[in-house]
Amino acid sequence: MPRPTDDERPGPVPAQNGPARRTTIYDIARLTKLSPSTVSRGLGRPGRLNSDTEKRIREAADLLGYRANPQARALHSGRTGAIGLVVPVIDHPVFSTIVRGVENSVAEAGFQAMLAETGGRPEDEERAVHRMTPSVDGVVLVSPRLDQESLRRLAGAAPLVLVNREVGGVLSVTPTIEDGYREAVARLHALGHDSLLSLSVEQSLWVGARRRDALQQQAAVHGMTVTDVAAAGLHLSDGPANLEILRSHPADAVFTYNDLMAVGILHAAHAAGIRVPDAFSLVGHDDVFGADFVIPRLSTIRPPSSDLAAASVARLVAEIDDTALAPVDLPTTFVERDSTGPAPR
Amino acid sequence: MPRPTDDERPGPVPAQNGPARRTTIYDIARLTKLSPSTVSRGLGRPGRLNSDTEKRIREAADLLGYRANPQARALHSGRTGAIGLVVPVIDHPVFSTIVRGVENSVAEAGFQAMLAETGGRPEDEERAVHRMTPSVDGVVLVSPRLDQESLRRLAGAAPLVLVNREVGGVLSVTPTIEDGYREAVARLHALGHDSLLSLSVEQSLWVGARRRDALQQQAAVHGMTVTDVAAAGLHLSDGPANLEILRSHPADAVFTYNDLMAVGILHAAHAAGIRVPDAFSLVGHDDVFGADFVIPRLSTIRPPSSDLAAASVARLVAEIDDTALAPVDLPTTFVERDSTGPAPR
DNA sequence: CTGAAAGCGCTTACAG
DNA sequence: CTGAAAGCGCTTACAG
Repeated sequence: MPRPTDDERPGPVPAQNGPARRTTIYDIARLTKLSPSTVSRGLGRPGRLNSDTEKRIREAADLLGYRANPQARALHSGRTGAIGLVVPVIDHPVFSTIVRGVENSVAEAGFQAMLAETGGRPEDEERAVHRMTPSVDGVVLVSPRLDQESLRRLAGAAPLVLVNREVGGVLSVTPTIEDGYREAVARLHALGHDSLLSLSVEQSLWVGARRRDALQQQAAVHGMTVTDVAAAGLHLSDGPANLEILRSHPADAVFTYNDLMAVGILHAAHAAGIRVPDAFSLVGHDDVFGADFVIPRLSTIRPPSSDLAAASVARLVAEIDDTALAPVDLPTTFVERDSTGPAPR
Repeated sequence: MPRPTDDERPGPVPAQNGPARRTTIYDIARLTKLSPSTVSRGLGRPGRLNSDTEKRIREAADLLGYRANPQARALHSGRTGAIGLVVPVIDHPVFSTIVRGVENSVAEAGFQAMLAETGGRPEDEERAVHRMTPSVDGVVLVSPRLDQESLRRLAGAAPLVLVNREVGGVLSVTPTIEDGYREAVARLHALGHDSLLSLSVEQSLWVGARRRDALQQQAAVHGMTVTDVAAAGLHLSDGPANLEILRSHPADAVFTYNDLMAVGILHAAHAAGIRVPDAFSLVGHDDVFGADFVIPRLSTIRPPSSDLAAASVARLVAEIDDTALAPVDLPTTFVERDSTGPAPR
């Protein structure tokens, strides 16, 4: 009986004028001749109502195209149903993969994903988290550089999970960095390599220090030497300068902090007539989109970005719901392509 | 006088137990001995209160670390303060740039950005928009393939702006595709090229058809011929198959639907010992991250992604606020790198 | 200029 | 099993 019987009232369906008021539980109540409370129960967890009543309510809701108002629900429950993600740069390939993974996991967990970019500027990171906090139930934060004290303060103000970095007193999720280096170093050892060069970044970068340590450690296993040198820069355009550094620190194989530097080196080497991997092998990090565009295709260490994102969301949701969660292993892997080969000579 | 005078009540600041209830206007009202209504006014648009009172309120708010509850505000105003963005794939470089641009503009306009990925699956696109609608004031939708009827239906249910596609009855923002082709074709003409090949995609793709038309049109200006052939595929891995097609349709220069195809062709050509641009010039589309990783660096047509994103948000906000908006020009441009050169022979 | 009241749409004790 | 009432935090007519 989709049509209400009392004809003098036009019913809730045809919005008389104005911008089409959304249907509410009161509209359903009027149509089903039940109370709003009952409608609310019928629409919430099932099995609390006479199954007939429940069915009537559902049908009316469908008929009127009802969708609950999340704001009203949030006002009562204190839950917004949204999870925030704050990253330094959205369209950097490393982060965009994390954004995607977080969005997917967030949606799967039944939340909406809120997104903010900070440019990696500490003030903007704090501001972004603060702006977001009232609208979300928790936030996933990628912040390579914000100082620990501020991070702890942010974590105190809302459920928060830090990605790719460990800070005392803050929930975080990080990959097991050693795995990729173990595979890479073992492979290079098998190819006859002996001396390694690490083109490193500022030690304030948590992942930077971890990667350097992991390389040192794995090299030691095979009795290989590793020289640690500060890179000229982290970008594609630093290729020539980084190549210069390599030339004054000869080694069988070079590990860069990221793929962009590696691609830059490849370009500079190409321009200088230096052949890779004949002159030296080169291993990047990140397995960025485009890492296989270069010739030779870049060998690299791949972080488990999707799993990392999923684990971060799982951790955050567990924190929000106050439930337990088994830790997961998030290994990095070595992707062997064409920029690595037998040791020179 | 930051400390309340009546000592028997501990005041709102030290949360007694439980998870630290957030401060509300009632806490500020108690502290300032004003009514909640007055506090609300003091915190809203300024100048409606005695400036002394207003100051007292602001100070108390700062002291208590007050932040308005957006859900409560939304419940009253019907405005959520959020704008949604729905894209096929978040970490595809073309879309991630749009995601970034939209987030930036949305934040600048004082809104929060909500994000959803659909995989380009029509059902998921409809679902994502529907899921999002109650939580946002409007949505920016990137949907190359959803049928027009569904799109119109979605646009009827909430303020919506479609990006990179035109559908009757739906607000949309698109770049002026001709510009990039005009520049590219003129340049190739100057380089002595005569015959062009367009490696095209299914005509159901709105942009696909527009790009092909633009190329035809610009070629006609210079009296150049353009052959239109269906591509074997749109991905990097389709390189060998696409190269085969090129070989059976010789031309001076080739235009691909996107950069990925072009990079694939470059790889296949390299493997086959065919030199680009000596054998043929190659022009991609999108200026994707990594387009300059390849050797030769890829010449391509660059869409104005950030401006496009900004214009979409501006259009949507104008729609939400029901204000006027001057149209903007969003030209594509030709990025000349090393995959284009003098015509062969 | 400020306050008391009502209402936005929902949920959940509290009754019956 | 169902309903009447109160409340989540805010805003805005309506009074004074």
